[in-house]
Amino acid sequence: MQPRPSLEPNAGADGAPSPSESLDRVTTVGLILEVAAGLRRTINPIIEAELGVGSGDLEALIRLVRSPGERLRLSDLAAQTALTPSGLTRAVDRLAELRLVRRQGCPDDRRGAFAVMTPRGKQQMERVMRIHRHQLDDLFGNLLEPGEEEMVVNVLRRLRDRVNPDAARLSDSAEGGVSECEDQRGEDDA
Amino acid sequence: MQPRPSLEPNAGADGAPSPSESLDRVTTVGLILEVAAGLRRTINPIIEAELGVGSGDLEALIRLVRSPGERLRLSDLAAQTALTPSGLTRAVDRLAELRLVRRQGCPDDRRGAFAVMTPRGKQQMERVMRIHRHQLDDLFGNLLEPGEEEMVVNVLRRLRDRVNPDAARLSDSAEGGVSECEDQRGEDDA
DNA sequence: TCAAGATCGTTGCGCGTGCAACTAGCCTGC
DNA sequence: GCAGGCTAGTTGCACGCGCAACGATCTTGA
Repeated sequence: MQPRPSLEPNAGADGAPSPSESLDRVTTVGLILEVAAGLRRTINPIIEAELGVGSGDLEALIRLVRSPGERLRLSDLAAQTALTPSGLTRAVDRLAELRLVRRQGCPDDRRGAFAVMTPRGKQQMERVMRIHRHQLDDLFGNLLEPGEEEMVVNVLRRLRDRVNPDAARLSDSAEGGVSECEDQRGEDDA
Repeated sequence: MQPRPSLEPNAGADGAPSPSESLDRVTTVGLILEVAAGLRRTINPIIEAELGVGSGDLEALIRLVRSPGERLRLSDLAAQTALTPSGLTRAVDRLAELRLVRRQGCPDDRRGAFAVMTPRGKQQMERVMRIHRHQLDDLFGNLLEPGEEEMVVNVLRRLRDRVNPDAARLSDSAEGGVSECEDQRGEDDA
């Protein structure tokens, strides 16, 4: 039996007895997971009621709406969200069902496909994003001092690049060739 | 059609044209969710292989191991993790199945129950936490400058208190009465 | 030209989760 | 003491998700 199990934060048994390190990474990670779950649960009901989709699908829509031409390759979309390819396929299925996005085949690479916002999708998103922003303003309120959010985002971005290198790769070359692609189905139901 | 849909970050159409606010909360939230998902996917396989549980269950175990007496009321445990009561019930079921924790009835409140680390659980956790820490050190590396982690944790904690007020309530009174409770089953299989 | 390997997206499967409904036990006021 | 309301935890149900396997397509090298 060890005199003190190295389970406590400041065990100091794993190498680096940093001076100002009064908190450990385990706690940090736990906090991130906890905040993410809380955010998800907070956001979900409102978006669900307004748009009929969950927060994961909303994330995909946001990335889509912010992309040039309001469209993105499915793999790129997967890399830029918290979704794996398989999860994304289902998400696009749901969004297409709701006529918010549409699949677009790409003749350049007949394996690949784009997800494109429909007019209806753009219109809905404009409405929902206002609500979403308002909700986040309420939630964050004046919780962050000026500059804090920048710093946190800065750190989070670096962290994201670590746990999801694909996203970094993408943001570098996201504005590549916007090649011409044909619609797989011409229905817009505007 | 509006001249410019208010979907872009700096639309400035929703009230507050803050000076230094070059990034918006929508992005921040998206980043948090993305990082959380990435962390989860990064951590999961290792812990799964080592302990046979997912990262959610690991979070519960961590909270448990750090609690006085290595035990916690189920509701408190739920509030302190990214789990709802129903999710926690299943989690404890799994952990009890693996003989890592044990349910303990509380005579003070016969509705309630504690989750208690078993000796085997403590032993396993000591081993796994070393691996976990090592993994996080690899992952974070020297990604954060001194003081940044403190700052981020500080912000995250405030955010957590917003999206999950129960956690805040708990950490204030977590060290309440450690009343005597009886084991529901005496098996330890040490 | 053609075969071998890599990449993109989809699907079968199992699992973990949240929500809502439920039971059991506590607590207040009459 | 008892009725009503509240809280702790559990369960049915449905769903979203990741993983692994798969078919289709592109790419590379012989």
